[in-house]
Amino acid sequence: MKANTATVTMADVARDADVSVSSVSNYLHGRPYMKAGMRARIADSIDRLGYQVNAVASNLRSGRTHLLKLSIPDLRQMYFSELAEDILAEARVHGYGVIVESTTNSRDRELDSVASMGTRAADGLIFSPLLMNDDDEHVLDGDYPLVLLGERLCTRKVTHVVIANRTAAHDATSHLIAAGCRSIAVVGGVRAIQGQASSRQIRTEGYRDALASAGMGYDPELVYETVGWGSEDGAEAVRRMILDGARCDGIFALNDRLAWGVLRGLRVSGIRCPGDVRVVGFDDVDESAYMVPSLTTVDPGKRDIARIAVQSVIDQITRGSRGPAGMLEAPCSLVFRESSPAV
Amino acid sequence: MKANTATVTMADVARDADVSVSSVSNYLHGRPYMKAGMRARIADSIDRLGYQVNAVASNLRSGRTHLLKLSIPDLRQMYFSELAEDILAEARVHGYGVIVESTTNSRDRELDSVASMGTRAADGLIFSPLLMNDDDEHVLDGDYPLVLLGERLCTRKVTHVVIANRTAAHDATSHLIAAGCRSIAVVGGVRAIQGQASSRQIRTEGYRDALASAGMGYDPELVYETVGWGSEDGAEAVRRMILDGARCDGIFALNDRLAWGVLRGLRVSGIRCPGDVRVVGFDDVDESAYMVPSLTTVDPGKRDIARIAVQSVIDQITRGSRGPAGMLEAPCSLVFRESSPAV
DNA sequence: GTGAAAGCGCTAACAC
DNA sequence: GTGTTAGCGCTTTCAC
Repeated sequence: MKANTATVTMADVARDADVSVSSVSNYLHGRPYMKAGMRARIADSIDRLGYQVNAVASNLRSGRTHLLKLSIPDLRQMYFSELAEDILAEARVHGYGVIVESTTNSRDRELDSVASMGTRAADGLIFSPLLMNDDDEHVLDGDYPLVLLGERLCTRKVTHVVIANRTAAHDATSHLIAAGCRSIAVVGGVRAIQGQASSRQIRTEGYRDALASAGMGYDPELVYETVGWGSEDGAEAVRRMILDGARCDGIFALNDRLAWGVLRGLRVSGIRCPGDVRVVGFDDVDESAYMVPSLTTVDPGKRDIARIAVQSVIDQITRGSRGPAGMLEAPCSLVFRESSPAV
Repeated sequence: MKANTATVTMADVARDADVSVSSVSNYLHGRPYMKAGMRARIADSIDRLGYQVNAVASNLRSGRTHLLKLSIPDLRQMYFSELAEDILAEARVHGYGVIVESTTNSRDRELDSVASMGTRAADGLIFSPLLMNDDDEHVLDGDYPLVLLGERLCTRKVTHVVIANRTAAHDATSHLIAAGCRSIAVVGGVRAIQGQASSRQIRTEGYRDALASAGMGYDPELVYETVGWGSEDGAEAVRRMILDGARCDGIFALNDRLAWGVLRGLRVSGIRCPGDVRVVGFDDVDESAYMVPSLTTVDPGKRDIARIAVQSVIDQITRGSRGPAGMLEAPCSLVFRESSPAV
């Protein structure tokens, strides 16, 4: 049951069980044809010697490490830590471990993270770029399995997993409209269409789409750009709103943390939610369910993203090539809570 | 600059540069004695061929993977994701990557996580146990580098990194007392002393110490046990408090999420904070700075924990043995904010 | 200063 | 069914 001194190798087990190393290997890989007696002897030796396969040696020979690399901007942001958790779980189901790398808002780290895939320490990469430009796209060249998260890089050469940002933003806005909101602000939106696609931008587009399809005019004044994505930015936006004397009866915050700040800002100013103003967020982070009022928000289906992304890298690994690049879209859905109940 | 077709090995580089593989290896390891001409030829070949060392082969030969394993209960809890982020950063400084494993509240996963260290896929383990018993302690036997986080397992045989839970809880409580609180509740505390040490328990002890040193009586009625550690548990505790007709003027919540819930519960009931009741949390999670009121809380020094833990595993790795087990304590400090300003 | 060569522990043909 | 054997790509003595 134990005896783990230093390094017990397969050869030791073979010797102990009086069989060949390949039989031990066969045993470990659960290969069929093998007499029960031998199987038992091997099992016994392994147990007695406390043998465990040396993953590194196995990796070298087989060319697989059974490790994935996950490269994300920042674990401190709940969206990413929740996503990471789901990816770890999904990878685990497939027998993969995950090397997590946080690029903490540094383009260089993002580049590093990608470049180091050449060392073959991981079998594949799931990468959520935040700062890389389309100009940096060439660093993604290579043949290792790769899945990109989000719309930041729009290479058509690599498999992407995106969420239905536009549709989701459209739906969130339409919900506010259906609930009777006549003047809807977007917190965290962008006024000018920029070159680089970003979720901020796509969500803003979805918002405009919804206004348009409802025959409502688009008022740039109602787009509150924010520096960051934190709750302080959301609260700040509300302060500006009030200073501007802007009156709105619905607020769509482009992520939950912004929405938390919005909720706070409203409360501080004595504006009731959902009474005076309805609020909808985006991300469905765990804590949003416990705000007061609890937050109506877009559930971006992190579980689905995780499932799709992991499935895709693993497919590429098994297939031995990146294969046809695809744009895989994870479905979103609105989660209705107190800040804007379903109509 | 590129040309990365399939697998360029060191032998290819050696051939191309017309030198031996050992020279290439020497070059890569920046070893001194080497004529400039050769150095240049090698550099050129590497560049031209787009060579990158195969980490796996190098691992096998050298016996080091330059990977650490971090095993924590749950990335969704901000305390852990923030800690993980700090550990990733610290490991990175030392040239280590990190395999993150979330044991998601499963004793079996904790055991798995530890057991799999035998495969040598990682050079060392930083492990934050939550559910393992002292009875399971033997699974930690082995010679691989190991650091335990928290006081869950009290083995004296392994290096632990703990935070000054007792002192910090004492200080937090003393602060409330100094601020004039006469009746201080603990949310998330434990009434009965249990066998297993836990941070809940140690923090409760620190609270009692503080009461005692201030000559204040301990009232078990003021200890609000909670099922979980979430904000809903904190809010629930406040509801109970009100139903019980308990009156207190200070609340020490044993973690920030509980404190968020407390803040919410108070507000919902129209109790002002810090006016009627002061509140202090524990963990100094990022978002706590943005609550309304912003939360006074104990900063457990996650950075320090990360630094100490990583430093310790790496020492063990270099030393080649676990060496003398120690109890390393990271310092805590109170962060004063609106929910209970400094006196 | 540089090169030859012996493995690290395992996998997977291939032979029997 | 089971055993033999040739590497996987690199590191590292040890000669020269």
